[in-house]
Amino acid sequence: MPKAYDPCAVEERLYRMWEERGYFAPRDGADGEPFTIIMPPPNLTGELHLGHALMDTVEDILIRWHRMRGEPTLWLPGIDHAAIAVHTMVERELAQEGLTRHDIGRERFLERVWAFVNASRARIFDQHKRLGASADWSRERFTMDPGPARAVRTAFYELYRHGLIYRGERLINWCPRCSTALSDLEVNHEEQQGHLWHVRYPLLDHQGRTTDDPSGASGQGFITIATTRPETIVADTGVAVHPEDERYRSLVGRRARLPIIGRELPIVADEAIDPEFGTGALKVTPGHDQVDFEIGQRHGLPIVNAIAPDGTMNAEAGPYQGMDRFACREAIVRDLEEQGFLAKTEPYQHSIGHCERCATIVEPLISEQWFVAVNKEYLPGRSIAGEALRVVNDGLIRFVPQRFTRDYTNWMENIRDWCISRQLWWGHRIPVWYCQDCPSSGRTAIVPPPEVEEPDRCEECGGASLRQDEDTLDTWFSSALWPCSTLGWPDDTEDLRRFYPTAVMETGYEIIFFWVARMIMMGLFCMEGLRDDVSKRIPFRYVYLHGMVRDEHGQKMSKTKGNVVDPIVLVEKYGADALRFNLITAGGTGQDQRLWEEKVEAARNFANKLWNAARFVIMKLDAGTKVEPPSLAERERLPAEDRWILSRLDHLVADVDQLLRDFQLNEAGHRMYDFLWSEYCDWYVEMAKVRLREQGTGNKEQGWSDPQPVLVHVLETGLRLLHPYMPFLTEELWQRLRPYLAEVPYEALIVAPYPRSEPAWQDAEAERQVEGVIDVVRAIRNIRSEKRVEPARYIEAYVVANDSAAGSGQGTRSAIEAGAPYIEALARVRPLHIVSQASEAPREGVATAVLPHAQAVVPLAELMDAEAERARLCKEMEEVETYLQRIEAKLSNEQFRARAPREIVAAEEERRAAAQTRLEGLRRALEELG
RNA sequence: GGGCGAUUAGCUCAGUGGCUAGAGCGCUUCCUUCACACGGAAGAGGUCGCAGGUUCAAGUCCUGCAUCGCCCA
Repeated sequence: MPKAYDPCAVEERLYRMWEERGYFAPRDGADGEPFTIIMPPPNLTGELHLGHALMDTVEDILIRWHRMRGEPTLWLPGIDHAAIAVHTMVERELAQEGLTRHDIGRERFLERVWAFVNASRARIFDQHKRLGASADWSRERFTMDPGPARAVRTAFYELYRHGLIYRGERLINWCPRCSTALSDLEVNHEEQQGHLWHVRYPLLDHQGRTTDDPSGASGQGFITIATTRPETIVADTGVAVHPEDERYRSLVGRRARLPIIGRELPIVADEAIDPEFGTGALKVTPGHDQVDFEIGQRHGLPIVNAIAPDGTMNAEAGPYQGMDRFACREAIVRDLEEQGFLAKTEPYQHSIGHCERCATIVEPLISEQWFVAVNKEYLPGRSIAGEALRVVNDGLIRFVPQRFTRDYTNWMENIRDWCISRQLWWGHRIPVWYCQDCPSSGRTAIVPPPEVEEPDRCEECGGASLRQDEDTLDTWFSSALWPCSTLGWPDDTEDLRRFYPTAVMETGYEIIFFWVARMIMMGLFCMEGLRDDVSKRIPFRYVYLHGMVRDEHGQKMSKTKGNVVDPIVLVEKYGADALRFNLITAGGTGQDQRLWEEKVEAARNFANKLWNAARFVIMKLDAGTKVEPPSLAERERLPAEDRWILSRLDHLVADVDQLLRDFQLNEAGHRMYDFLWSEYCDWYVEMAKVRLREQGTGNKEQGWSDPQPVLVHVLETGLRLLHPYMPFLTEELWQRLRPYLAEVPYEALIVAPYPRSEPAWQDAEAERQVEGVIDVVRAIRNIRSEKRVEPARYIEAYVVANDSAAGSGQGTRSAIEAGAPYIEALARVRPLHIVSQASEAPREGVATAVLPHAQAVVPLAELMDAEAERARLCKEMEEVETYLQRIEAKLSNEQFRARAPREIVAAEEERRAAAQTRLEGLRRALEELG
């Protein structure tokens, strides 16, 4: 075996082995409830990032764990067509050739997209595999595949049939660069420094005349409004004030004249106005602002649309027609100022909506779009948002961490209709046709049943000139169907019956609303026809949310900042296992984490440590040996250190099991790390070395038992435990260990049974005994180090241990005697004297370490400095005294004795006894020092 | 404006009421001893953001405040 673990030498080979042997597919005939995860589809615009690596790690851990538990386990991978993102990329490519998509037309544009998609798709799957993802590639899905596409048509049809999809003119978020509508969620609000312009609108009298000269100083003839968007003045259709606002009460019901354009505007009173904002008077622009739109609706104000889809001003803007909206802003401010309408300009911080994809400032526009009516009742008392809320409130779906439940319910309670049409070519084209022959001249929507991919006749008039809606559906519409569409819905397939509802939806917290919420709404609705029981309609039982992986400064990684770390580069440098282990142990569930190379390096070091421990174990095994695991029946015959490590192992197995059940993946990882490194490697292996050495020198008859069964068993169990976290390393080591294992009914670790706790192995007495020995070794090492004894040199030492000492027997004489060879070897002591009383050890020129139930006395005459030794002992005494005082304060408290559980009180008493013994020992050592 | 999170060692973070608050990295001293220098041994380093409260017992639960960050409007 090589001296260091080389991931590159094993990862590809092992992955191929797993895949070829079909381990990733759910086992047929396996017992238990299936465990299913539908992989959140990464979009195919590029490379996997560290967020995906974290996602893969979490999901793969859960999947491998359940697979090893023998459950039928399915991890279904896929990708998402990411309409806007792909459009942006392909259009950028076209732009470099000086073309737009309209130049080449829909068909050729889609050809280019597919070419891009097919290349990108393969790359993404390869990257998942590099990370060790044990997903079932035979079931891989793409949102644009025929199956999911039929699911989209079916869902659309069913929603439409139930009156839950409608087409209407509404104010929507429009991205002028992408030329498409966006849902509310696709708009990011950012605080920006802007201005608040105060503009005077002349008041009109009953004859429609202005009451004062606009440039006049009195100000009585105006109502002054404040706006951050003066370019939309041209689309104003009213002025609004708060009904309670004394300043304007007399003006309500009168009219004002719009500067430059000249339109007459009614002054209305509306609760939505904040009297504190600006002047307390607001211009109302129903065509370009959501709040204004609603005010307009309430007061019957007309809607004027002054901005064209490309972001330039249209004919409604009069003199500004053709100007870009921001150029218009400057022009109009200049004109207002020149004409004396501008009262003042002040800097103002406000939040502005940007397109989530391209960061262009979003323009609210009136537009005809398709919507899902999420709050509409399609059955008495049932709306899709209401149902989605209910299943979470009823606990059928649980969030991990739990705190995200509130985010979800708050959002769901305030949800608005979902705009699902996009003016894009790439995506699922809206399955709606319009008949050109009907009297309504192409306005009547024809929504054919989903099995009709393309209707050829109008149902009304029989006419054949049908035109399909030009638009496509929001990508999230198809993603919302993901848990059921990937399993075969709308057909009630075997997979759907077996694996739906899925167990866990694991994803980033940033897409709770985009995706998780919509999957719940759509899953419940779509499954309604197939499942009566609501608990069978939910798409998943748990939502596990991971945090964001940030750079070392806590910055979000982004291409524009140039701080993106490529997970594949880290895999190549440190191995997939190291990256996985670091990602999973770096922070708490749902918490953001920072990543940098040194942290991955630390995980790599752990992999190497384990490699070398296994290397040691394997090297000591003779060819042809078959090692039997230790059996409970012979437990009593095992030496204390064997019972100790087996006990510790069982505690670990039990803890890991509970932690995994609770989704505490990070803590479970830490526990395994600590056990394998700090207990197994640091102590058990070191003790085993002593035994192996003694055996080798023919001392078997002196009662040395063979450590190999336990050495191998603990290692093998550790590999099985750790496998979900570090699949490659553990599989490789297990395959190397396998020839020496007796009776293994499985041919690979990936399908080996996950360790289960057997509490009969737990042995508190052995733990106390061995830990007592370890404490003695540590104490002597400490003395050696402080006195600067050369590491290689053997020194004489006394250990004072007394079977009748107070307490539970830690460090009693028999345990120390049993551990003597380890004290000798690991603390480099020769000769070692074990005595019952401190008086039997030398008093002059000694360094003393006082442990709760034993003392180590090291004669070091030539190295001793009595003053320093006294100081050391005094300091230690002080510490113990403080500690003891704390315990005594507790124990002398009647309330504590009365109310604390009995075990807690007993434990405190034990600690007190140990501390007292120790204090006594220290006092005596000091006295003897003179 | 509403909500959520964070604040623990120099840095990054664990710590799910009860051992003298832990880890990794970094730091100091020593060691290339036959699994491992991607290592070993021994150390130093913390009024757990602040102020109250609940409790026999608070880093942990509650209230308020401060700072930073995120989400929603």
